[in-house]
Amino acid sequence: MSGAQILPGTLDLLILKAVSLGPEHGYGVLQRLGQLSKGELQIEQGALYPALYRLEKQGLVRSEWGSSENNRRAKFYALTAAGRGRLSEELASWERLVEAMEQVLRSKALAR
Amino acid sequence: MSGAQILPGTLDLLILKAVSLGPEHGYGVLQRLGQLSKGELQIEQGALYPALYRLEKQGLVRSEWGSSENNRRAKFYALTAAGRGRLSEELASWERLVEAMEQVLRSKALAR
DNA sequence: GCCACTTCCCTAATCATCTTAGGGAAACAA
DNA sequence: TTGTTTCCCTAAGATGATTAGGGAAGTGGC
Repeated sequence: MSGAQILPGTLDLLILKAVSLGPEHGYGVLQRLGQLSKGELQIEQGALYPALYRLEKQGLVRSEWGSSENNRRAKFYALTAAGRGRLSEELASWERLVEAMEQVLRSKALAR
Repeated sequence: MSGAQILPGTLDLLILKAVSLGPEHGYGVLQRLGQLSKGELQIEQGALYPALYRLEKQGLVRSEWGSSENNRRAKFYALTAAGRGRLSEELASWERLVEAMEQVLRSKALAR
């Protein structure tokens, strides 16, 4: 496989973001993330489904059984209002962390 | 405390980077990272010392007992040649991941 | 009809890594 | 001599991923 593993701690953010683009079933979330990241982000099913269950239990997504484009039984997930709130929190938190990391990683001299 | 927790998986990179700025002891690595990130990145000692041990066992850093600026017994760590190699690998890998994350997080519409 | 393949769902065991929560020693200040 | 800071370290627990299964239902080739 080409892609890298994701960073632990970013899975919920990625799923919420994927679902925010429109209702999607689990398997579709994987493909959607794969496409959007040009194959860089590969998520394992063993991580995905428990995460979806966890997000639903927290009321951040809601699910509904339906039928996929390929005529398969599929559980579609959609973002809730609470999910939108959490998504923007996680986005902000991600940006802060990346900014902090960049400050460290760019530094060339010591400030003591 | 103000700072956020770091992302799991980024600790080795942060430590290698900190040590690459000049030999430092464990406690000093914590302060150095705190300063460089303006307090955003807080690393726990319980995570730091095992990580330093692990890095040394892999030959990425080498250590030497000495005396700190505050006249305390301290073990100073310095980056090895292998450590420099690993650091640049981890840097590249980090950049790739951030780039992939940004592609996903910035997307506003579906490309199917 | 039958078989292989794909799409979709799910769970259990394991592993890696971090937090929490300790403990200890030596220097310095009050 | 007591408390605080600086430094080191380890063990237990939690978290969150990977690995490794299994199952069912549609589709296509033969």
